[in-house]
Amino acid sequence: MGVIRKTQSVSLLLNEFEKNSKAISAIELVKRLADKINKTTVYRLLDKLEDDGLLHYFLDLNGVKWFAKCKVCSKSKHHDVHPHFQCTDCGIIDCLQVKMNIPKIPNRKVVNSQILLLGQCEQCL
Amino acid sequence: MGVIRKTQSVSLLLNEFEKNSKAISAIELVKRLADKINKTTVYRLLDKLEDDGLLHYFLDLNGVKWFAKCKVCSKSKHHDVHPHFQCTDCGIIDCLQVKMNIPKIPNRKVVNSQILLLGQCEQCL
DNA sequence: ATCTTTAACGCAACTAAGTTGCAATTGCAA
DNA sequence: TTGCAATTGCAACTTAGTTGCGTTAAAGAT
Repeated sequence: MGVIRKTQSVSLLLNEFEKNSKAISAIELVKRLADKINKTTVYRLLDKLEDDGLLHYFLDLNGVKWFAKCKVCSKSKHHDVHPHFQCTDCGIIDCLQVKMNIPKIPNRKVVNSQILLLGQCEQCL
Repeated sequence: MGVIRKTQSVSLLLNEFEKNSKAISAIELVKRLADKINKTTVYRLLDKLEDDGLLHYFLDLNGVKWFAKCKVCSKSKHHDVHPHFQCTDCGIIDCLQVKMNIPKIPNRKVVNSQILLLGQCEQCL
């Protein structure tokens, strides 16, 4: 796929991720940008940016799709495998910069992992 | 909530999980039981059985809800925290009986975790 | 600077997983 | 066996995300 043109929509969208390093749900992005970008475009751009290795995504326990900036990913592969932490009180999600040890599983080849830790964040403790 | 009555629907549903120890998606269950149980009832029972600690659930990368039997859970708490493995080729999901080390995160209280490992299963390798 | 190409966009209609309200049915205990 | 709350089925709804298609606008070519 690949983002080719630097359109206004792309910079508006990426701008949302510059504000801080939290993850943002697709739903939230659609809402925030509703008067500037059509929701179809938001979803299409998120897919594209994920494909290009600029964003990564994951799901929370409610099946809601969240996106966050990638740190060390490339167009061909998402290298930046890290756990996410969601506060069960306020709902925010952070990317955690900790190494997790992925166990070897006999007779299976593990190539990727999605790890969501749930609990209470600093503010809500 | 709590399952009180041993109805036909409950045993039909639980029976699906007795066949083997794989996880089953809600969608698949609704399909399989379509001519015997209404989909509303399937969803309601799944919620209830999860609540009672008989089943646990998690989401795959597509946001689809999967259920599997609990081994050591009680009505008050899901104790059986284990990773799940989904084959990216054939789509099946297993519960893995391996201990995963959940790191302590400074300033946060981690109380639960969802771990999905992705790769290729024995059959698809 | 204007033209041309085609990627990107907006809009409306659609899809599908899951939910809700409500009336009808059915376990189960008295 | 009777009463009643739990359970179920049905239809209509909700909502995240997608699709088709005609229009707009980046960006290289002229």
